[in-house]
Formats: sequence, C-alpha cells, structure tokens
Amino acid sequence: MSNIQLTKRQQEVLDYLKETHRNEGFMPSTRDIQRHFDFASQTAAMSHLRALERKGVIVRKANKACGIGFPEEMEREEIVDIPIYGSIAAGMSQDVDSEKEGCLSIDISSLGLRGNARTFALRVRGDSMIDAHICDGDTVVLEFREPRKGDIVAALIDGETTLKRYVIEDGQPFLRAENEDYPDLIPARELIIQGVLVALLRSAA
Amino acid sequence: MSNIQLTKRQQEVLDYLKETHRNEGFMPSTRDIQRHFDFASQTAAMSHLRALERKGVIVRKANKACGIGFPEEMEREEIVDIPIYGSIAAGMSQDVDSEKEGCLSIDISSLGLRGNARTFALRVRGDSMIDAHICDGDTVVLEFREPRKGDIVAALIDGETTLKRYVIEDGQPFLRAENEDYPDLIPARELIIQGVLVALLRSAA
DNA sequence: GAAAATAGTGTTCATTTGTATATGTTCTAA
DNA sequence: TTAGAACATATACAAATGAACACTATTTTC
Repeated sequence: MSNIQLTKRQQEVLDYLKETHRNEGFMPSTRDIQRHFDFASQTAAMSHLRALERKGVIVRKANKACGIGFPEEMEREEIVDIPIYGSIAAGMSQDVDSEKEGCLSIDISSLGLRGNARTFALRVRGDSMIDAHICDGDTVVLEFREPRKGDIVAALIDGETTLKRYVIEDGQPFLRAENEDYPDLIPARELIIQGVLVALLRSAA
Repeated sequence: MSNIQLTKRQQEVLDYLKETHRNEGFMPSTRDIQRHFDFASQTAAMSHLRALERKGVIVRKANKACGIGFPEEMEREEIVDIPIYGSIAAGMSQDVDSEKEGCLSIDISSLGLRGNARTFALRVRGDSMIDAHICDGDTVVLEFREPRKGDIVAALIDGETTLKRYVIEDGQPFLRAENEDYPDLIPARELIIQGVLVALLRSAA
C-alpha cells in the first residue's frame, strides 16, 4: 500500500479528512481545510491534497465538490452492523432495538453472509456447547431463519435463550447440549427458534 | 432506527447514494442524482433528499456541497482492515502485502484491539490446537508483539508457520500443541514468533 | 371529501468550490 | 551550495452546487 512517508503536516491534513468523514459523513472542501488549519490561503489546502493524492492515501475526482475518497474504503467489502443482545433475550422477537447492548460491524464476506440476511449476535454464557468449541464469553452471530437438522440454534426455553444443537430423532425435534454433563432438552409444548448460528467471534482481550 | 417505510423511488435514490459512496468514496450532488435518474429538474432530487432526511435514513448539512451522511456509519466504531495471509506464511515478515489472500474488515472494539496495533490474520489448518477450541478452518487474528507466557502464538518452525501455545519452563521457551496427539516443539536454535493471538473468527458457511 | 404526502417540471439566484497563476520562505538531501 | 520539496500568501475566475419559488398531477391517508 502507501509506504511513502507522509510529512507531519500532511498527516494532520489526512487526520482531519478522516475525522470529518467519520463525524459528518462527508468530505470537507478545500476551504473547510483552510479554515480548520487557519491557512491564509485556500491554495495551501489544495497543494496538501495534491500531495496526499500523489502519495496514494486519497483519491480525488476532478471538478467535483468535496470529491475525496479513501482507497481502503473503496476496496473494502460491504460492512454490516449486527446488533448484540445480551444472553437474557426474552421478548426480543419484535422490539429488538431497545435492548441492544452493542454492535458488531464486519464485512459480509468474512462472515459468509448473504447481504439480505437478518442477523443478530449474542454473548455466550456457560460451557454447555464446549464440545462444539464454543466457549464462555464468545460472541455468536445468528441468522433469523428456519433451522435444519444439526444446526446450532438459539432457542427460547422457559423464558431464557440458550444455545444448543437442533436435533431431530423419530420426527421429534429437540435440543442437545454439546457437553455430556448437560441433558437433552425436550420441549414441553413448542420450540421457539430465535436464530441459527452462522459465525462466531472470540476476543482474547 | 428508521422503521418508517420508504417508497420505491426513495429506496432507489438511497441505493444510488450508497452505491456512489461505495464506488467513489464521496456523495453525489443533487445534479448527479438528477442526471442518474434522468430528471428534467434538479428540484426532484432535492425533494427526494428532503424526504430521506425526514425519514432519518440520511443526515444533511445545509449549504454544504454533497453534504450527505449515513447515520449508521457515523455511529459505527472505527473499522480496521486486517490482511489475511495463507497458512503458508514463510517470508512474510517484511514483504507482507504481496501474499495477501483476502481481507477482514471489522470494528476495533469488537476485537478488543488497540487502534495502533499491527495485526494480521491466518487461516488455521489442522487440529493441533483443538483443546484450546481453535478448529480447522478458523481465522485467527494475530498482533505483532512480544509473546507472554501462556499466549497462543504463530511461530516459524522449519519454514512453516504453526499456531501453538508459548510456554516457558526452567527459563526455556518452547511451543506446545493443545492436542495430546502432538508433541512439544523445542526450538533447535531460535524461535521466531510472528504474532500473538488476539481474536478468532469462525464462519459456519 | 379534504388534507397531506409523493413525484415531478421549469427557472432563477447566491454561494460554494475546484482550479490556476504568480510569488515568497524554510527546510532537507544530494 | 544548490536543487527540490514542503509550506505558505494573495488574487481571480469559471463551474458546481444548494436552495428557493411557482406550478401540475397523482396517490395515500385521515
């Protein structure tokens, strides 16, 4: 990538571009840059932009207002924002936004998602799925769809959401922990599947 | 979030905004929108933008050229692009870019990273770390830093990178697999640590 | 049935913005 | 020490741009 060294001033200008883009959503004009750095002339901003373009850290479109772009953003895959709910996820079926605990933003291809899929994430508590190599503290990404036999699913049992494997034996669906210390869960009446596991994220920190 | 329904035309305009922002890096002007949809008047574009702003799917800055932003992008944490190298990672210490196999884009807070950390990712092959619940096919994110006792590290042994736990016994550092079928690796001469595991990503697909 | 939202056309205006040219200073590397 | 890059001032201009106003027609909502 851009291994050419930026000068201190150029780095400051680049930081200002990124900051504005993050805070406002769009790019500053040359005169915005001029005002921010208290340049007496807007030409100063112009020449800095030219230098940044030459060094490959920005791309520009001629005669376009605020026509600045970052190469790394344009190469990037589409990013999805997956809401994270806690392990206590009762009543989350409709009114999901209110109980959001955080957000996971990741490119769709790394998760192997379809773009239109409705997804959410949960933090795993306990070791009932340890033999499927899902640990306490992991974050699981779930897709809202019908489960297939053998899928790992989040299901609502007795007002609490648990992560288990969805098994069908003799036409009877039930939930099985991946830990021999835990018993199978045969649903008393109906089995409410909230999502099917599509990905897992573990952070060492 | 924005649960107000968009009309077909408004969705088309929003899609055009997102498409332009992805492809070019900046926002189109009202006249860009006019041209794209073959409107006879630029006012049509203006009123659509007003509608999208009222419904909360975009934010706008008055009297600012291309002053359009997406709320979800502004709420988002900072995204980092982590290059993915294959499991054959010989000679990757300096000239990393050339062997890039893909890219993982994710917000830094979900990984628990410091913003300045130098990171890269590897695809895991084999089951030598299965007892640490790291599976074949997982993607591990590694940080380039000195290992501490007990860290899981990517190390260069005999020209190949392997993922092992970094252990020190009697002042002697060596590598231990987390699978009893694999022996400890005592380095013949020096032990080259390429990175320390900071996160793990598993995709079901 | 009235009101409001949606979807436009046509025109005009003031401001914002990128670009160009000419000039000067300071710092750094060959 | 000399050339070049970085950094900056000052001024001018044409094009790009947001915004406003007047007007029409259809669809949706209450």
